[in-house]
Amino acid sequence: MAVNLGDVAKRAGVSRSAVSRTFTSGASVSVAMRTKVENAANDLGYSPNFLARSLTTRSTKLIGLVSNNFHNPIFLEVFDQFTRGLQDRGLRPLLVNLTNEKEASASVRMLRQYSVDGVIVASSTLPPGFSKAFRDAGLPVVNSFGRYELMPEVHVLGIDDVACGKLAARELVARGYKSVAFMGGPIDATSTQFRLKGFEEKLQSHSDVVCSHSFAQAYSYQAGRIEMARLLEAGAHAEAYFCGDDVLSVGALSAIADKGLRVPEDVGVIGVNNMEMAGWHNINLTTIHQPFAEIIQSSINLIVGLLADPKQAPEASLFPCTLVERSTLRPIVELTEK
Amino acid sequence: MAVNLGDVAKRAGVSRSAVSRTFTSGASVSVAMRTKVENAANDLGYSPNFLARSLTTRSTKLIGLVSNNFHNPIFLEVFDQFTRGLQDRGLRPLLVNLTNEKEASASVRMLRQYSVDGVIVASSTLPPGFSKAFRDAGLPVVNSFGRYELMPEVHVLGIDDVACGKLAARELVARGYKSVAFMGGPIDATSTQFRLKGFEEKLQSHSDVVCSHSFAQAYSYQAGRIEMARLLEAGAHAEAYFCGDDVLSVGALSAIADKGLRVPEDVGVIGVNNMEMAGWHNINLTTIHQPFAEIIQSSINLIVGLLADPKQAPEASLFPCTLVERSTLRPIVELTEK
DNA sequence: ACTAAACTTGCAACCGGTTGCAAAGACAAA
DNA sequence: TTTGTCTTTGCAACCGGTTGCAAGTTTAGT
Repeated sequence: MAVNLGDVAKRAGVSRSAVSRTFTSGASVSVAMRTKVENAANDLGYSPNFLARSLTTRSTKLIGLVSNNFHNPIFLEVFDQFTRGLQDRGLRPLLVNLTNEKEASASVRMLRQYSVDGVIVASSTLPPGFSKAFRDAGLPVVNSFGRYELMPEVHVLGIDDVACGKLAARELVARGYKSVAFMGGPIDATSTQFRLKGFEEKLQSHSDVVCSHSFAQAYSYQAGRIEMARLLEAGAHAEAYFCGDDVLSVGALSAIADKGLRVPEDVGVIGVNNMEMAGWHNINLTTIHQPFAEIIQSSINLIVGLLADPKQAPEASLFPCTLVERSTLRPIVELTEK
Repeated sequence: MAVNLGDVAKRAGVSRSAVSRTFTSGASVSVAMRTKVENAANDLGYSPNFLARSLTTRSTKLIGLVSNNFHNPIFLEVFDQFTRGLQDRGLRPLLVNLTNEKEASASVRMLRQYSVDGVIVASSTLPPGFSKAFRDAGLPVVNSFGRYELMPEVHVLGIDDVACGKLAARELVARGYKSVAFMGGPIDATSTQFRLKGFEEKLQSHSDVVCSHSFAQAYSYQAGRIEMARLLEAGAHAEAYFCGDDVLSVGALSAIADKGLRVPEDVGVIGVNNMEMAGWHNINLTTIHQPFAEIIQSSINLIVGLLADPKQAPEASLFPCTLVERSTLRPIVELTEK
């Protein structure tokens, strides 16, 4: 079944090198030779073995795509865009599902055994040390949706979580909410702390607004629902909540509805991400758009660059968030008097 | 950086074969030799190159995971379960995104170039010939969520779409709906025709129920929304709709709400899949559960079996669907008189 | 027509492993 | 001690490719 270099060479009556060269771009082959070889190859249905080739070229075009976010719907869009973007550049995503995995070493070894050319860590919840483990193993690595750092140890691309928190605070204030709260994801998540930080910082300049915060167990519908139910049960709830993620927001909305409260009249909710479902009318969530497409495009460009020149010093790139107005926050209050 | 067999052999003062054997399960090595080699390997941080090994063993443990469903949220769960299931068995998913691709040949060649051990085609919308192309190339292949056939050309696992259509019809009838309709996905989708077939067949024994059908452009929220809006606009709409997919249903629900109609009082909706979001209270969709977990587990078991013995004759396995009652269909009407 | 430069091609070594085979060694039985 | 069997080990060939080098062939220049 398997037809290889030698078979083609024999049929074309040329050397194995000649065959190899016709399938290597930029090699020196005459037109006559090329057509002879191509005919033989077509007759036999030959195409070169990428893995054998990689042994000498030291390039597999394999990219480890590592994530643990297999429960947040936004990540389907993420995987879609990553896989297509990589494919468009002739790269192949080797998907690694890190759910329930807290140690990087096994993945590092595995990806090295498969000689991947590079690694994309796409996760907002993996600890920063995770990406570093790949770098330490000598693999080019990009951390997408990772935490911003002044002196990052690996390339990281993501939103400015602090700015995101500030944006949420600004919008809540502009809408006249006087008691607001941050409902974060897991307290140790890469993104949660900074969003809270920005949120609180911005509110410090508004002494008339009281602010509190709490954390859900996970970035999930259920966790958001449970946490919001707890908050409402506890008595005095805030007028508006900044939820650290859209799915969290939807969970919160469900708890609010269960309690018989109206949105946005009784409670306001604003999320983060702008996942596709946030626009579904049954949800219609006011949220902060995270520019996934741009982050992913840049991540791919970056990893492609790293393949050519792995020595580039790690940088952190921040992408701007924008508000998407829908129906879970009341309208901005106009200033009525001079 | 890269440390190989020879390096370890040299440091341990043994032959290269000896090193190879300590890392090959089932090879003959003395305890003394093994410890000597392992020490050297540890010192050097060596682990064998899987790709080089595959050259002689003819097994890469790579499985092509091929899909074009990157826009239906249910597939995030699918990818999660597939990747974890494969990983648990020491296999590695090479993800292939076939969105916008209608030709199999490029993927076939690519997966052969990477010497994948097998292919899982996970899609309900790819034409059956697609999976066959992989088989013809000599690759073990399993088609998950594919169309049932009496004499399948490749192994296929999925639900009984006809039975699924019948189940929907039975439920609608039991609830006393007298005019019902099927709203399918794309007319050429693998699953759409059979669901319609079962739906209509079942209704033939209920002459008091009128039945119609139409097709949305895609399995998507937007397509469902547009199609339902069209139906409502057109005038006389059915009392209840069997939508070929949950996202379609959600789109339909949004159009119904826009029109000011109530669910389930004015219009009933039942979907298929039971995606996670169907359970979100803001949606709370009555739907038909497709047993994804079981299909995926079986698919993985099957492909693992095929790796050991590729000659098995193709079979079609059907999995039963079950109703998940929520709030988009009115309750079953009890028989009031003897 | 002659020479230099440029291009083509095959040889053979190599990439990082595995494995059949035969030699060497260990061990048990006689 | 000798013999036979079983285990361990190294050699060398191989998996399917690539590539530096040198020899052979064109092509261009004069």
